[in-house]
Amino acid sequence: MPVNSFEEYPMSWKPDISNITAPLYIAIAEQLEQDIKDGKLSPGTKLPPQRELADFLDVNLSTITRAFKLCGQKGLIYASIGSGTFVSSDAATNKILLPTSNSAHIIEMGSVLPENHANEEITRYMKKMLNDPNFSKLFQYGRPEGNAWQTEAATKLLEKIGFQTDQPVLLAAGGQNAIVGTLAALFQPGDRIGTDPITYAGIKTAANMLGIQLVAIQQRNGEMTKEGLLYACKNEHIKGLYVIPDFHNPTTHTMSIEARKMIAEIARQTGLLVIEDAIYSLLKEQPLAPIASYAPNKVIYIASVSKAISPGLRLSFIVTPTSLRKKIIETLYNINISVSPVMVELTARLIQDGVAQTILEKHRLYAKQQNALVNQYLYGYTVLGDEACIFRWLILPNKFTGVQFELLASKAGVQVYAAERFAVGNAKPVNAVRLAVTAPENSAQLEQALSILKDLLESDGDYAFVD
Amino acid sequence: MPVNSFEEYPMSWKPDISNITAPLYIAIAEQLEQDIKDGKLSPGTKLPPQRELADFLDVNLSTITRAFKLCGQKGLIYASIGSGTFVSSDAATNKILLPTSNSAHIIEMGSVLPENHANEEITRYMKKMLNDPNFSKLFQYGRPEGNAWQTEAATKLLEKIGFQTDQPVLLAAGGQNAIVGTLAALFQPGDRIGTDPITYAGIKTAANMLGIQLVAIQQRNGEMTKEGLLYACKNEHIKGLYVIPDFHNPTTHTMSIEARKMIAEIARQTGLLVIEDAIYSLLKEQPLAPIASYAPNKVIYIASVSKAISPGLRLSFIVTPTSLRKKIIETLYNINISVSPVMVELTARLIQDGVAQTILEKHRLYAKQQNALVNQYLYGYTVLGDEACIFRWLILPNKFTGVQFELLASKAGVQVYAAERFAVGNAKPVNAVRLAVTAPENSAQLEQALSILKDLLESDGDYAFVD
DNA sequence: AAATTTGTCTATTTACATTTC
DNA sequence: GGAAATGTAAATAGACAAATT
Repeated sequence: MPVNSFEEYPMSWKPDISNITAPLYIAIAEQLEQDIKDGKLSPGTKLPPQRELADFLDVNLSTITRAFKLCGQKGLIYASIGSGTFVSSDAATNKILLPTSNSAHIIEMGSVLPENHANEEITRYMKKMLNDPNFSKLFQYGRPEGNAWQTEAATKLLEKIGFQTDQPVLLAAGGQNAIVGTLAALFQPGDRIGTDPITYAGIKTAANMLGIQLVAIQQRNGEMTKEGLLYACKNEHIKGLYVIPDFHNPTTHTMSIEARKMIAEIARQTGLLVIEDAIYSLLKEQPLAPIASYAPNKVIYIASVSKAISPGLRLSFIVTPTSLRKKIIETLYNINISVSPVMVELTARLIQDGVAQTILEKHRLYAKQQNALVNQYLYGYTVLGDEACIFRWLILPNKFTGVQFELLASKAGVQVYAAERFAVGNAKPVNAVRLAVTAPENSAQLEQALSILKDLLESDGDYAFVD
Repeated sequence: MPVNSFEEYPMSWKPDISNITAPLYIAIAEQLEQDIKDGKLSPGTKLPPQRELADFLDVNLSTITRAFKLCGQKGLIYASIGSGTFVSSDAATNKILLPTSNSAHIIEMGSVLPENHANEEITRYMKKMLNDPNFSKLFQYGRPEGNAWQTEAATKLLEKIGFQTDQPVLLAAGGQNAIVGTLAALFQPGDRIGTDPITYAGIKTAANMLGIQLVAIQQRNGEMTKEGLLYACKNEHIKGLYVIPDFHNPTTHTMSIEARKMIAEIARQTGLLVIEDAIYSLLKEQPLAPIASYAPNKVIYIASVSKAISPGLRLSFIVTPTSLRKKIIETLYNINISVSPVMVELTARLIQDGVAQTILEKHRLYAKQQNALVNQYLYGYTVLGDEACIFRWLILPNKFTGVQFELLASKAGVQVYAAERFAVGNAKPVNAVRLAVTAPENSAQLEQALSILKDLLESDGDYAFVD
């Protein structure tokens, strides 16, 4: 390595460590973090090679490696051998995806909220349940395993998605809670997990919190390829995989049966642990068999009732391989102590008495109606997504990036979420935004929002670059 | 360092790394972990100094340091400079502290469960609430901040404990959930947090899960000393402190006002972040001002309704310094998305309408009754704890260790928890067990349990050593 | 009070594996 | 296909600071 070779190098980043107090590697990491957050280094920027930086700063190569590792664990940068290190594509986008409370005058199509009307059904049912003389017992502590009758109800629900299992389910407080619990139970800081290049933002924040790194797996036709997956196993040393088989969030893609079998096979062969997030599977009328059914010893299957029945129940079901069950129970206990027994019982009864099914059908019908409006207003544009899916994926004309369009829409009074929010790794995501079609309060509001979006799409896009 | 000095050393642990595949430091850590779990190394054992081990195995000193660090993060060993490294005193005790579901024939005095009767009051109140025409809205998503009216109710409750704050509270799904959220938000793997030498087991499992190390702070008269705390700040580099000011779990100690002020002062001076777990504070009729009131910018205050009102509500309130609020909200959102809005609203109404107060008084009355029975049956023994405290701390005669007594009691049909379950660090804890006085189903069952315990205490203790 | 013991931390050396060109 | 580029990881060296004796 020639001395001072950096002089011939177009150094994209030149940190200044002339006056620092902290240890070198921390000071370098902090400066890198600051420069990314300040926007001095924009998403996708290739950083100088570690050796060049070391040379430039006159420190040891490993000192840079260590500094980069810190930033990597925070999800700020992604590295790949041979190519270099890059600033993450989502380094700048903010993290919370719930409707902001002060957004009174903006129509919500960002957060995926199921419609509100079916909740009246649940209220009616709850009243009935309160007359049970044993109801008060539900205000004691529960357990992550629930009781036999509740577990049976959960199993019934899973059968509706075409998933037959003899494993008793575990309970968590919603899908995200189940994901965090599973990740915390099975992985260590520094471990790597494969995901789609565009995926549910919650897995990103969860991994980030636990120091787990996400690795984007190569795709073809919207799903992971065998080569890509094997490559990541062998070369990126991924220990786990996170997938959404049905109505993938945010791209709406439903995974083919071949891909499901392929992932199951690789999991069995390599020992990869698969987290199968069946968050939207219940919305499908004819769902394909889940990956878990092909590799029950390697797949942690998570089904949430939030999108299919009601978010207020704060409940999800986890089917785990027997060997991992104890560890996951301990971790869930550690995070939650228990799920609200009232909600568990309520949900179990809704299922056992068929009310859940009724609600589900209501949801599907409503989704179809709203999607018809979307198709009507955005006719001519590429808006991916099945009529039963409660969000859609709008591919933007080239004149907009997702972030630009999100900003424009927000100023025009509609909240949508840009592809960048869902991006893993350093690849620039497609120009797209996600539309939550059941989030507006009613059809009239949805139509108003769609009309605004359509106008934006048809504008010349010049003001995409105005502040 | 003399070569082969280990020959003069009574090596307490001689690992065998003759045929290993993994990296050295991992292999050493794994062997240490296995030997501790297999009981080959018992709690309190002093391990050979790192240099001796390195010499013995003919590896570099740092390789041992790294191996020990792995085990330290798992809570298996504790080290202190100058003295050496020791096997943790709780390395063998199991982790889950909920009643085991298959324990039909054993009287529960292990887990601290509040009495069940007040829950009927809550059920009645819930019925009333269900008639509200807006009830269905509670089945949508909530936010970690709740709404203004709910926050106001929480603030009212806190005022009852003598804590006036103008900070709006945050919501978490119970005390443990709040602790995990706070730890995950504010600390990194490898960070250290000070605790009492005997403390709530949940902080141990939470820290363990997040790779955070606990450091026992020196005590005098059952509370932390200023010297001990300053020492740990300076020499153990603790970044946080976990304390239970009222009815400390499991010792029942209530912290003096001087100690509260002292901790607040040190927090202000050194930047230490204090997690104040006010889990039992509501049970006190005249609680002292919390530490948070003396150092609002340094204390994260957690109040749970589980013990004071009902565990089934799965709700806790967090008061945070303004500067940490955003980070904690993000982390709570990441773990829970939201707390059940139904439970938040129910709790808020219970408080606003004074029902919470009624329930609280019922709980206190019941605790007094049960404690009177404890005093009567165990007259002559040292059973620490106020009449309003729902657990007691039984100091055992020297013939029993806590673990021995727990085992004996369990065989005799009573579940109690040994001091070892609560121990932090490598010091051998006092001979004591915790008795959950409101956990048995009724007074008759409590009397039966107390009678059994009394017989055991009066036995010669010889069979303490029988399997 | 000084020397020794002991754990901790950062930076360095060295080897390695993969990707790019 | 081979050389160069590039990131990763383990083991080592050395300095440091606190506690013990």
